[in-house]
Amino acid sequence: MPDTPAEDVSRPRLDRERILDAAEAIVREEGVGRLTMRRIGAELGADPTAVYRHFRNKDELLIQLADRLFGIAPDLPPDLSWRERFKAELRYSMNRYRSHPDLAMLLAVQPDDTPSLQAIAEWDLARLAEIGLSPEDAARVLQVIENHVVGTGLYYALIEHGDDPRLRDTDAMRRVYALLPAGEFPHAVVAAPHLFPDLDESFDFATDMILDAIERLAGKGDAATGSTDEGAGT
Amino acid sequence: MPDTPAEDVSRPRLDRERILDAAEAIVREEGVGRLTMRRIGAELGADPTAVYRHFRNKDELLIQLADRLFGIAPDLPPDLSWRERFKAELRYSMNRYRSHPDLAMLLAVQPDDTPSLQAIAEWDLARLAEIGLSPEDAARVLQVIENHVVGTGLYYALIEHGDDPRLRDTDAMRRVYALLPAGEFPHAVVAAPHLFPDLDESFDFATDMILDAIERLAGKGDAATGSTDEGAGT
DNA sequence: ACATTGCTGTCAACAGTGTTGACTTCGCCG
DNA sequence: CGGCGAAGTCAACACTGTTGACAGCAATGT
Repeated sequence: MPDTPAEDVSRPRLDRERILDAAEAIVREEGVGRLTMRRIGAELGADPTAVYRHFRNKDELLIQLADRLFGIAPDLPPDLSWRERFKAELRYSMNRYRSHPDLAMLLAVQPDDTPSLQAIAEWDLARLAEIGLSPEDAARVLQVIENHVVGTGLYYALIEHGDDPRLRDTDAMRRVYALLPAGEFPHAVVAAPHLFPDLDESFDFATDMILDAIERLAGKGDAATGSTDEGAGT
Repeated sequence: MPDTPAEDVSRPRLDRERILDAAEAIVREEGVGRLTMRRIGAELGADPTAVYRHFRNKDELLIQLADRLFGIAPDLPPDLSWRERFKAELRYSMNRYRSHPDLAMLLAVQPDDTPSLQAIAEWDLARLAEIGLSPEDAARVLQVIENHVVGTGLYYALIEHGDDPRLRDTDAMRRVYALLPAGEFPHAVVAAPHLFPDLDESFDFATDMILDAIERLAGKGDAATGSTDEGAGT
């Protein structure tokens, strides 16, 4: 054996990046619930505890992984209006939290904001300043937007990533409410057929409310008639 | 020993209710993270596995516990305006999710809505019908409200229940943003002193946006001037 | 009144998890 | 070539939820 064993070049050395690659692959294929240290070791063909030479503990690894997944920016068509651009960006952000709720929770708990989160804040603040909001108002609105995006994303993730398939059967859910005792739940029974609307539309609906308020804050009074594209979209 | 052993009356028998009492006590005093089957057993002075005679598994126990904690209704002063009442109710609901995030997540994942959740939906739908919203609109708005309340509650819980105390040091967080490279993060640096506003105010701010939109939907055009009690305190 | 039957509690154990310490091996640098 | 530190391996610990076999109590049927 002169140089390298050459039996398998796929195992050159362990590395933060290689470990994160493996972890990302596992998350993508099997979900965060399956991401254990032993599983990472198996994916790398190495001993599970070898990972501890590169990451202090699992949390540190997960935070790095989250920052990597949250750092990807969407490329939007350039000819969008201010409102459409903002809306698309918020929806994209929400979907990031939606598809990786466990990682999102870790990012939320982490005190030092990671670079990807700081970049998102800067982008949003720039858009808000663009239409004339003061730094004070922009900061207030930013927190509302963050609540909206992160909160809704987490909530949707819980609904959709639950083990029980009945969670996604909205017809069955509506039926449950339709069959409630009409004496005790009169309004729920009547509204039953319209409950559990499409989640994407619901998110956009709420986003429009926020954008309306922002435009009113910015002094553009012509938004008082309501959102312009109500009910459009996928 | 004629009747009962009388050596210790504190251990009459195990019971779903007694177990839930113990679990609730543990959650209140030590948090959900400390709620293990063995800990419950110790609290009851019984073998941990005895719990499995009354609950199929830990999830079932937690869901029952969640429904109990979420079933408590707030008693509000009766002389509140429609808007104030709704606002107070939403804030109370949000704080429930905020103080018991782990239980809230379990409720969200559970397909069959529990009685407490159904009661909340009925209450909200009644308030929306009260001001003239159609069942369709009420159902749409209800989903938005649910996103707002549950999402924000979960998000706030993550921020506040994190282990690291720096999470609650908003001054430090602001300082981090103030010290970012001004070339790359111009707006973030300028807005830094105003970032991370009070979370309760932020929630109310967003609630006002939604209530404005609701009143506009209900045809009461006089809400176009904005919310009436903006910035009112705790 | 007795016997049976089923529910309740106990014990030991299993399959997982993250993590640590000791040991070995590799690679680089003097 | 020697040595020294980083990297990988192995066994083990503490902890989790959960299960199956056993023992005792209570109520029930005859």
